[in-house]
Amino acid sequence: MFALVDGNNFYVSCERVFRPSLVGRPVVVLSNNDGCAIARSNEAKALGVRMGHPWFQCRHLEAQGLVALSANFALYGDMSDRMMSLVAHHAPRQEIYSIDESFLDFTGIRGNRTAIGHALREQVLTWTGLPTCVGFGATKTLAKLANHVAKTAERKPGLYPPELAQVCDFGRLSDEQLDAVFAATEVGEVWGVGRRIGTALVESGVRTVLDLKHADPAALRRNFSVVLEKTVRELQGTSCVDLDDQPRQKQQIMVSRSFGQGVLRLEDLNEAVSTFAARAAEKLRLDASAAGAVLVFIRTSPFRASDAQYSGSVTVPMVQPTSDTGRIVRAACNGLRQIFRPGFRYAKAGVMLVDLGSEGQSQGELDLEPTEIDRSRLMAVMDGVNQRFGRGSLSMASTGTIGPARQWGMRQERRTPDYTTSWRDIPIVRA
DNA sequence: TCTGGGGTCCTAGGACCC
DNA sequence: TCTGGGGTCCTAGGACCC
Repeated sequence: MFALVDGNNFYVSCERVFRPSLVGRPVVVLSNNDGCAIARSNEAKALGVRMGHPWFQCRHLEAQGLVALSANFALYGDMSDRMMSLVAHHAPRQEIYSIDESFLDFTGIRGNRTAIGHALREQVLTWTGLPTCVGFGATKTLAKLANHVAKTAERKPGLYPPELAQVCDFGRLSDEQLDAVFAATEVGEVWGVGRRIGTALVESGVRTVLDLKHADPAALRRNFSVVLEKTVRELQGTSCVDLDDQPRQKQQIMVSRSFGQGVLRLEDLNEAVSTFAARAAEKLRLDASAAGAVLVFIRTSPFRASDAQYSGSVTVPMVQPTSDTGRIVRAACNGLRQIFRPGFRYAKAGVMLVDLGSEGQSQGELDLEPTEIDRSRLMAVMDGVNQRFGRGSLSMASTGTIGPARQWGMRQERRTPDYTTSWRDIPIVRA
């Protein structure tokens, strides 16, 4: 038996903890560059704001009270840590699946799960201020679906029995009750069924979750893939995806950004790519990993149809796997020079570290060149300084300086303070 | 004017091997 | 006219997730 605990409208809820006046109002959190809506309060959903809705297309709703905030990931990450550590206490094993969701292993846990779920919710709400919903199911796919039902029953009364709101335990429903819930749920709500496969399923007559549960797994494997076959078996109650509570070493590390305005010059791109490469190298060392190659890409904006379009990328192999910021930045900049074409208005660039392996497990190199000094201690010092005095305190010269001169900088006009992660921004309570 | 960022997994197809 | 059979490995692209 699995549980899935998921924050409601997570980013919006984090903002509301520190600005209670936003409770009950339509609120959205915008992506980087204040580009589009990536989180919406229930009230904002009711106004018709979609996930990924471009802000310039829905900002007229400000007249109806819609509040938009720039994404504050430092805040959300910290609130997530608080929530996760509380949730972890309710079961022997926890898998943190995303910033706002974790699976719990409820195998062998006795008692009324619905009551346990409500107690967990209450604790998280009281201790962190974050509302959550809890779903229980015999497989991870079922637990995800139960969580969806718990949320939807709370938000849109009428579709599901009201007692399933907030906490929904499929294990307590009879076969008939469960089938009724499945029949009322569109197939696209199932974990692993996205837009493409959802459309194909509906066209073949599989409209609801119940239809999918009764589909032939072998046929789905033939027509789609083994992934969908597993999904159906999980819907039928056979667990195919285990709980994974061991954080694995990442297989790739990416840092990319869209620019606040179009960028034309190689020098500006070079600054951006250097910055992204340096940040990626930091993440790499945090993972105790080393990169065998560095991929760089740049591209124009596909939304500016009148602009000439270009997209280029190149993978630069490293002589030896490394986590050294200097080498990685150099490789990225070399790659950039290979793919840069003048005369385009660039909208985005990124650096991806690939061929990752554990630090110190790399193959040795025949020592034909004079040995470079071991810079791992330098990196440790750099990370230490930046940890203590803030990101960017020590940086490579090629990343340029932070400030308005930075052509490629991000637009963030509605950012809230770092309430929980910066001394400067600690809220002050007045009686 | 203005459209996010960071991941994983699977599959098909090509290169290459004997 | 007509050109084998059986593998492995790698990559690019596409699907999905949040």
